[in-house]
Amino acid sequence: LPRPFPFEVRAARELLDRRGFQRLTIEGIAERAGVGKSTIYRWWPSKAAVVMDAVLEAASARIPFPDTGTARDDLRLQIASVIELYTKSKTGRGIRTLIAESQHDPTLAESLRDRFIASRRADAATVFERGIERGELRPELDIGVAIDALYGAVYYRLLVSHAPLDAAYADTLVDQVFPAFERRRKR
Amino acid sequence: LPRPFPFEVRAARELLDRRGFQRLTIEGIAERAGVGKSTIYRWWPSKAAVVMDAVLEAASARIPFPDTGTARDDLRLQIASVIELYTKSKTGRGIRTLIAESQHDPTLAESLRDRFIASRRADAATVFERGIERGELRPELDIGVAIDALYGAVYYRLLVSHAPLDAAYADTLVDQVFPAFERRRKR
Amino acid sequence: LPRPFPFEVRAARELLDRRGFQRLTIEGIAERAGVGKSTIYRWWPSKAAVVMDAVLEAASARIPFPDTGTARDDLRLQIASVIELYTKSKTGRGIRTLIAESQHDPTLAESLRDRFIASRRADAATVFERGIERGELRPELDIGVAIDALYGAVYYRLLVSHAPLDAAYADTLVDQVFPAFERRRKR
Amino acid sequence: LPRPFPFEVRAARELLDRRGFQRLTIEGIAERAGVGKSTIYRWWPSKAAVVMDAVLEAASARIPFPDTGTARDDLRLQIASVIELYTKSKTGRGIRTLIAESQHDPTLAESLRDRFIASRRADAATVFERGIERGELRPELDIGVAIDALYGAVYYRLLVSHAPLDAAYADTLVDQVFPAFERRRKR
DNA sequence: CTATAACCGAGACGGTACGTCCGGTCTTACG
DNA sequence: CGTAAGACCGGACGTACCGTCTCGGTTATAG
Repeated sequence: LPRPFPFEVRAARELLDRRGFQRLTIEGIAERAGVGKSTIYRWWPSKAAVVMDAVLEAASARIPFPDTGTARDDLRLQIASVIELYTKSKTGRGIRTLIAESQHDPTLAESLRDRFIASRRADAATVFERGIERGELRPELDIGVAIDALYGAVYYRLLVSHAPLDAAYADTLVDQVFPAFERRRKR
Repeated sequence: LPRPFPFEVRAARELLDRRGFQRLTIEGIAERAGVGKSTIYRWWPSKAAVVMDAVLEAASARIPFPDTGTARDDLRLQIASVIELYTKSKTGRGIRTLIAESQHDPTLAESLRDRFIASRRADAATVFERGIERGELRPELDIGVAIDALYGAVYYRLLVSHAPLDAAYADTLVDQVFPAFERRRKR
Repeated sequence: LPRPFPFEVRAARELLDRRGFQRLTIEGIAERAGVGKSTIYRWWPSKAAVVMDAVLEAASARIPFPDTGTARDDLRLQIASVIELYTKSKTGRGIRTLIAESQHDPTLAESLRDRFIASRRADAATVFERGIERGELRPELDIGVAIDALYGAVYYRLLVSHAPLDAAYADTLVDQVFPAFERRRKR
Repeated sequence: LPRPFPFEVRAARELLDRRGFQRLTIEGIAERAGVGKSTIYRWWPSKAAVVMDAVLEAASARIPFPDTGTARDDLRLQIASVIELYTKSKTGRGIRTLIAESQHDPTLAESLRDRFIASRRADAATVFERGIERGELRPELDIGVAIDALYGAVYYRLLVSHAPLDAAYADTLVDQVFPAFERRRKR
């Protein structure tokens, strides 16, 4: 339960942007926040937990899921937004850090899923659900798996960087994968 | 360039299995390997680099890409193998650790891509190429993106654990996504 | 000015016996006394001050100065009583603590002199005064210095422990030093 | 076993003089000595142990035991020297600190006895032994107890400060106590 | 019979230092 | 002459308490 006036979170965000996660220290956060170390330990279990609050404050803005008229374009736009956010702002680095740290910290992992992944996936699910309602997408589509395929690809590139993650990729990705979700047209 | 007799790597693997990456220390590796700390610093730039050698030694066994006769089944089998490997052995935890650490360490990231990701993707590409040759898959298929979609989904679940990653998932995933790769049948 | 119901002092004594002065904390006293820390700070200036109240409550029982008939035996008995008290009960450890802490704390030192040392010395002086009245001791005897010599020796052994401080020592000490205080006999 | 170049001891002495024992910290010593904290912990078990080295370096100069011709004057001089040393220099404060800390620290207490008290007592014993040889003092005199009485009185005043400890006190003390040690003259 | 103060418990707070761990560098001595 | 052993400086860790400070909730007195 964070405090009402989280100077600490602001300090963490500033230091995170400036120095990176590895060189971020709890002592540093405390000093910059004008706070005793014990205050931080009282409210957060680890450096990563403070960082989580800091990152999610910025990253939790809802990803838009605009209604362009077709599910394909909705997805293209949504994925392009996500890529833009993760690529152009500091958010991407924050998300990468949280996913990285959560590999060694089950509590953090759970918190990341509950506080971030779940709502991102819910946003994505909305687009698919609308597509099904419209009759564009196969009604028996497993939405979770569809999200895995599209967003998994994005996170894969984000985390492994084997190839560029840019706006064009949103189009290519949707073009390549989307047909699997479409309702078979009568011909 | 690792030394001919990497006691250190063996020690690192044992300690990694026993204590986890966080509680693994260079001092600990040195002690267990019967080696001075400086010997480790001479040959590896970081703890994560030793761990990379330790993990890849086990993880680099080629993922099989058997010829079942159809690309769909080849993929199903290959992905099921990967999931099995990452899920049932200690390899999955090692891969997660390497991906996690590479978020803060560009050298490690590059090394991970070159020494692991690239060959895993090459293995996967083989299956797609064979499918194209057979005329099962669309010849203009962007194989890289196709791999992203399938393997990205697997890594996504591996790293974020929002839903179970098991043998059944290989089937579901391929069933949902594969149709997008198929050559349009004559009608 | 201590409060009428010093739960705190009782708590301090119990914790002091159990853990020793170093590991005694104001937080611990407060908790055990069922009291807020501020209540302790309101009434005592330091941990040592609480301990002083705790120790002196037990240590302030008058040392007996029985009338055996001769000053020499009176002293022997009195010193033996003091040694017994400091050696067999927890009082000795308490006194050692107070003297130790008062080395760095002038207020405590003054308080120790006023509340403890002075009355102990007054008790001792009584014996010497009676000896002078009886004509056993030299009338020009400097009683303060005589007390220094006898009691100083006891405290010296108590604080430095270079040699055992036991009942036999009372006899040896008085035998060795007392003659200097005696009135020159007629010959 | 202290190191050959104890910058730490010098730093401790300077800070001790400047700030006092309570406000002396191991971190402070380390910083002033230009040394890591761990180096101090490697070689000394506690702050008090460093202080012991610092104090004894100055205090271990042999107390003179000049041959004035009579044991009484030898003692007067010796005790006056001790009082002078403990009273006029910083040594007295150091000794008080060591005795204080040794009340809670048996290891320190032992070390203090072995490294300081024992040799001081040996110096004093020399004077008594010479007096016995000369025939001035009773041959059956218990030298240890005699030292207790004289030096105990000095330490008592040093530690409890119930009365001034000055040069005049050396004379008064010896005058009052010495007669007990003297050989009975034939008359 | 209130109301207003004194005092209380609880415990968060900014701090300081603790003693530990380990990083990465450098020196020594052995084989 | 390369290496094991490990001392060294440094820095952060997470903990323990410090002494200060609000905060409500009793008492306990004074109007």
